Amino acid sequence: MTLKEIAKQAGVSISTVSRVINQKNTKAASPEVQNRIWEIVRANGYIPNSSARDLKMGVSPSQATKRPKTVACLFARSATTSTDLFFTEIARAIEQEAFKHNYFLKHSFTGLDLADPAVAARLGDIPVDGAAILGRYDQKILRFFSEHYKYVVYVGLNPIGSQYDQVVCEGAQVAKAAVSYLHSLGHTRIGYIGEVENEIRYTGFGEALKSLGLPFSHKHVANVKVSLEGGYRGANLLMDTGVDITAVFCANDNTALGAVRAFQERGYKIPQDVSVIGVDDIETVQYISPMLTTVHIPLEEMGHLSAKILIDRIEGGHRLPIKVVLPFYIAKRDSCAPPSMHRRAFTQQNDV
Amino acid sequence: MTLKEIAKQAGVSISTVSRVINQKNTKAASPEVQNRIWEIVRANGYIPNSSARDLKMGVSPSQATKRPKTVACLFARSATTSTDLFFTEIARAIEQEAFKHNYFLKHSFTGLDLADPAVAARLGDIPVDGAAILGRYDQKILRFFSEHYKYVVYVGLNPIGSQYDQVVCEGAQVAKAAVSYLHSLGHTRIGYIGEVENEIRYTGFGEALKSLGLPFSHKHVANVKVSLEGGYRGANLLMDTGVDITAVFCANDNTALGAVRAFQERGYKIPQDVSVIGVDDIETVQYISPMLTTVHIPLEEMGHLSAKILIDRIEGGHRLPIKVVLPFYIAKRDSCAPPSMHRRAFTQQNDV
DNA sequence: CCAAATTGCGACAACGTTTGCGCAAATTCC
DNA sequence: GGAATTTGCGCAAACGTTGTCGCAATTTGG
Repeated sequence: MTLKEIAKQAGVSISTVSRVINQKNTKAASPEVQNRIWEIVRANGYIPNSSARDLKMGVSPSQATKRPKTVACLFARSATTSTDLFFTEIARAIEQEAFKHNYFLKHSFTGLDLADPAVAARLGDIPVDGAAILGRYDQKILRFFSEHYKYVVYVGLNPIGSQYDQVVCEGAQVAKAAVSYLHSLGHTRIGYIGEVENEIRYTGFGEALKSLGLPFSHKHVANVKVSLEGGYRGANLLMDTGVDITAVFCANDNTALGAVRAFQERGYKIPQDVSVIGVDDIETVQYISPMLTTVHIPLEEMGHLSAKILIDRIEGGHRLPIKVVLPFYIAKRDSCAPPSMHRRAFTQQNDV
Repeated sequence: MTLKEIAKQAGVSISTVSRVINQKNTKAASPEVQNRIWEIVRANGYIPNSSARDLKMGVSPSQATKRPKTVACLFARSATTSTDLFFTEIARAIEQEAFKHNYFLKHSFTGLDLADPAVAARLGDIPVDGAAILGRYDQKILRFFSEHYKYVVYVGLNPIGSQYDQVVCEGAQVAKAAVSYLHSLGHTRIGYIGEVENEIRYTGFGEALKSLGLPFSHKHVANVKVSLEGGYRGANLLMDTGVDITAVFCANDNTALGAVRAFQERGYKIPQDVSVIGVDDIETVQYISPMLTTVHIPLEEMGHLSAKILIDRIEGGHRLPIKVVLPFYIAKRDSCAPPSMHRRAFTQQNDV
């Protein structure tokens, strides 16, 4: 429904319709014509196109007050991540902050695989003022985004080249802190559950072991997706091989939750038989038993900050790339303790 | 700053500037020209006029230009809901289905309060082809959406007037099924944790008790927000008053998770001392111990179906309002059992 | 060395609005 | 009853973009 349509139906010109609708001056058209126009308008539920109106009315983009601008928030990972609170918490914070500055969150992709070229191709078609990219990304994806969006900020645990705007919590440091904490409790044989390939938390895990002089074995590593199910499978893998560890570092909280479940299912007590530490500190971890010890990542701050940086850049506030590194801390709760003398060790085919 | 300005300064045509900025094809201009243009763009902090862009890209789906079509997905509830898996699961499914039909999910509001008039006012400015509204809504919000979006589909547990397109799982029936199940196990004194006002699950809960001839008391009801923390507080409220119940119906899974935690913290065993049932069947509930018995809501189907219906309507496939009512079932797991003779009853100030 | 393909770029039309201007017809004035 | 004024309405030009088309200049091929 446009003015043109209405004009045609009413048998008058576009100008007349516009004038009638905007009530500019009541004597713009005869009462008869006015009625006819309003009739059609109501019948067809005409809504004026605000883009066209704004354009014509000369709303300059610098007047941040008038027309809401938009930022996208993209989850640069496969489908399952969308239901990970890590992402939704950050997305929510981004939106909050953006809204304060009169920006809308325009796209918040929940389940699209950005590695899929068909998806990527279509993404470029969409006009937004800037984009926040969450998660992990390889060089190809990085390049893709820089090409398709004028302003981009990266948010996550993986630091990237300093030519990009980014807000990060250093994944390697996070892993090291977690391992150090376990070590400080007395653990020396520490396992890993999570992704391995191209994963900075895994790299950090390895480095931490080395720098602490702890043994590293591939048998201590369960390479699984970072998810509830992945964690569950990972813990079972470790138990099945009867590996001799007293603690596990899980790549994120969901993984840890799945692992805890698996351990408990086979009768192992946490933290007496095995200590478990996660990463993220999502709300859920405080509502399971035992309450999960985890590395607290400042998700909300990450979201707020990244939105601010993005908007600032869109509006020309800064020119040089900004890299913000946020602090984290170990949220000490009940899933980690010193290794017990009387613990029940994993043995092959061990069942409750 | 407009394309024209830039073009003048760079000594090229508007078209060239547009092509360079939009990176449509890299060979659109010589590297030299590209650099000059980017120089000017950055120096002057050019921001494309989104009104003009939107206008050009067209808003109605029947446009000559191939503007990607879009649907919005709005969470019609306050900020905290955005991190509830109920919403994110459905949103993800909507996006998947939409993508199949060449639609994009344009807005997935995660933390905006739609009850806020300022928010609502700005929402109307944004062009989308249709919107899916998730959650709860009163008449005012309903009217608002029908006015601002041409095509709307409602998704959730609350059925509404049949003049609207909607995909629902009847909340009242869900509550009744849960209560009936508890009753069939032998429970007669059943509590409720969740929201009360304007909440169909609460209504259904009351009706179920009545039709089964079970006692209803306000002391059995904990009126709290449906969230982890709400559930935790709710369970504590019930325990503090020493109410004599053997089972609780929680308005959703997060609430149930919080409640389980609270019960366990005070030394009550589930299901021996108290049975707990939730609603939604989000993934997490299978990874706590005991595994939660809950009413399985077909979240993914709800999302897929609502997207299909919305798109079908946008494209003129149907005219009459469609109301889809989806089935649910009780996912029987380990948090519900017949009431035990030897159970530990709640008593005031009871502590472990 | 000439035809054919490719590259770099500009002209121009459109998107839906608003609005100044102008033109005809109808009304008023003397 | 002719000139001046009013009334009702259409024409066309913008607003800032994007995209198609085509033209010239350059490179390539035979």
